[in-house]
Amino acid sequence: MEPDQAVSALASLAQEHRLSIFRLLVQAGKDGLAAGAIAERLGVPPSSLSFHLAHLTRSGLISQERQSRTLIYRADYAAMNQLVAYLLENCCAGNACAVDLLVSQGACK
Amino acid sequence: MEPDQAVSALASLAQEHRLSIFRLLVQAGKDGLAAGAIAERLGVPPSSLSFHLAHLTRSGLISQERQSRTLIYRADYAAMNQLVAYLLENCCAGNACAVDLLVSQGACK
DNA sequence: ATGATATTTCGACAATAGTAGAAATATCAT
DNA sequence: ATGATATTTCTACTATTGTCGAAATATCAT
Repeated sequence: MEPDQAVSALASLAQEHRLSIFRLLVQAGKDGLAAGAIAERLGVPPSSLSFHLAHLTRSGLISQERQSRTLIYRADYAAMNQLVAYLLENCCAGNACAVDLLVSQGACK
Repeated sequence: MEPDQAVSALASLAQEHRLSIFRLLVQAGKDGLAAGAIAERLGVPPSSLSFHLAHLTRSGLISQERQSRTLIYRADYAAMNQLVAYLLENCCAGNACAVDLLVSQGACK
């Protein structure tokens, strides 16, 4: 993973509303959530929400799929796993630790 | 973990120089690195480096210990594990996945 | 005490990010 | 075609963040 990608992903998460969005989507699992459903739960104005969804999408942490009038958003678990792996790369000067496990199998499918 | 704490930790990592610092410290392990050693490797001016080290320290991702004239910085693995656990909390609508493993045992000691 | 080393704090400036209303786009139903 | 619904894009404004020189602080050695 490139440093810029990692910074972009982390910046996506480093904001109150976007962090809430991401956690909602992580919990929602493979069905994802419509933008409207997210707006309803967070009480953020539509234009602001859209701004944050675009931010998360650009960074690759979530994905978007149109389903007729609504846009479904989903957490991208692979991207999240890669990010964590990057952060903890070569942990502890190479001494074995649980990170190896995480990195090799991925934290979530 | 409180949302504010998580945002603060993520914001610490969401910056080129701070991300480099954190990764250096993750790799350095329990011995940590002196501020000077970090400055040398990253080529960041002292006042800027200090700003970033303070940011990471405030957010709890790294810790500081004075050793006579030098300040030793270390990654706080427990804080990092908590952050990842928070991000992936209740992953996949409660369906078992590798995250449970990560959360229960911590990714690095 | 004095000087040298390691690092932080202060201050001023430039750049970036977040906010939300209004207008635009996309899709559906009649 | 028209109207309703779901969501985004545009725009202007405010607030926050990053930068780095200069001055300050802490510690050590003589």
